[in-house]
Amino acid sequence: MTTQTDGRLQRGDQTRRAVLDRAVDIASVEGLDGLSLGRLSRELRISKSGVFAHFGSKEELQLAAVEAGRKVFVRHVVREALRTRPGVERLWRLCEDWIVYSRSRVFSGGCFFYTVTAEFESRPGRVRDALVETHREWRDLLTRTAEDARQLGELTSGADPALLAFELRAFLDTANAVSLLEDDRDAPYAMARTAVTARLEALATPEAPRPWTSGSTAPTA
Amino acid sequence: MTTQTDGRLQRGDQTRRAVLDRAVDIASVEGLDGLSLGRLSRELRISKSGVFAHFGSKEELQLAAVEAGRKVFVRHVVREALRTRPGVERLWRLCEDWIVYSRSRVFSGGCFFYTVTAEFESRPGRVRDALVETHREWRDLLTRTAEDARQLGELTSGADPALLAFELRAFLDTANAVSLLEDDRDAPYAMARTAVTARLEALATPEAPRPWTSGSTAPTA
DNA sequence: AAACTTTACGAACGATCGTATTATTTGTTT
DNA sequence: AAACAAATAATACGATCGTTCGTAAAGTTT
Repeated sequence: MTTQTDGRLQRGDQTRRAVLDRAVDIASVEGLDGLSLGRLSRELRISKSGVFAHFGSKEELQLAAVEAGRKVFVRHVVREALRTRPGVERLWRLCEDWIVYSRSRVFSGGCFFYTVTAEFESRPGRVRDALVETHREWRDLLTRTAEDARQLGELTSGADPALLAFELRAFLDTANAVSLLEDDRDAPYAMARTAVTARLEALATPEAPRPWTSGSTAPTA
Repeated sequence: MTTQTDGRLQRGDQTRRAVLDRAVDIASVEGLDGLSLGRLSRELRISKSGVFAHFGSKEELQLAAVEAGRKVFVRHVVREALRTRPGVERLWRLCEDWIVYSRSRVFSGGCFFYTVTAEFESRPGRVRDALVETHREWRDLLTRTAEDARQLGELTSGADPALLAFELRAFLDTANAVSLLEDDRDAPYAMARTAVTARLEALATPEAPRPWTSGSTAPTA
């Protein structure tokens, strides 16, 4: 119609974005229940009701935070990997980018989804449903990429894509958890990297590309 | 000394135990912050101040819950394994018992420590410190057992005990998380079992005992 | 039985939670 | 300038939180 940019909506989007930015970071430390409208409004110097009005309920805020976290995750972990050739290379790239994403503390509490998924795993509700869906996407991406790799002849025909995806996820998630818990930003990620590449190397065919042998060490965050 | 059993202390211990029993189970679902004295007192039909008096503060209740959870964990996962011969057999037994412990839902939210460790990983304080210590014990137990196995000649000399412990923990924790999230009590644990035995098989020397071959499922060719 | 200890209760406190209502500011449309 | 729309603020509500205090009940010691 008429308005190219409605300054009101524009302002609204901006604060909404600011709220969610802060919300996901808090939630990565304190969880989505630890999030409180009061704290959020205090830190952002916005009225509590102002924050509230943007979402209508705390649950909606939590759902919006999950979606916001998802976007950050895609930007840091998935995006570049999808530009990489399918198969082992992409699989390795996903793991590598995940490690950088966790290690560089994109969220101050480490992987946002690790924290909030552990929080809502056993609690029915819409937030859990949203997290289940996000988790399913991530799992399927890893599994399909492993399937691609096998079909391309880069993984031995005996390799089980679902199992490999499970193992890789396990290494990544555990590196995140151990790093935070032991306050060590090196060893856990190094172990995860070693475990990941060993697993890929063990299943790779002779013809498969081996991106993990290219440099000495991968770029640090 | 006179009193063999002071009825007052005895009664106190009993309710304290009842409180902690309920507390760890709630915390395995809702976290240690989700725990509330009000809810606890309501469910146990004890006055809120009565519950409170046993611990003196919420933080002390949380610390007591961690200790209570530790005892349950030892009873279900560590105890029998320590009666098993050191080395690969014990290592496998630890994993096996961990899987049963998680899968049988000793805590209704799955592994108590998975939930509450994810909750406090990034939050300084005494609760976190206690969880770090518990985690360190578990990590060291796995690592030392792997070292034993290597020294006994049951694992190849190239095997890295710390790395193996990391990988095993990763499989177990992830099985717990995925099982709760996907509401599947079979597949994730089956995957973890496969991954664990494959890892042990890959590192085992020809002379090593292979307790995982005694049952129904055989290692993949 | 009196003195004392320990457990448990009941009521209340101040703080904070999420939420609802009503008003004000800011920007757009006519 | 008037009418309108959207974002933000001010205020208050009921519920729940962790905690404190004073007291009653149960059990032990003297």
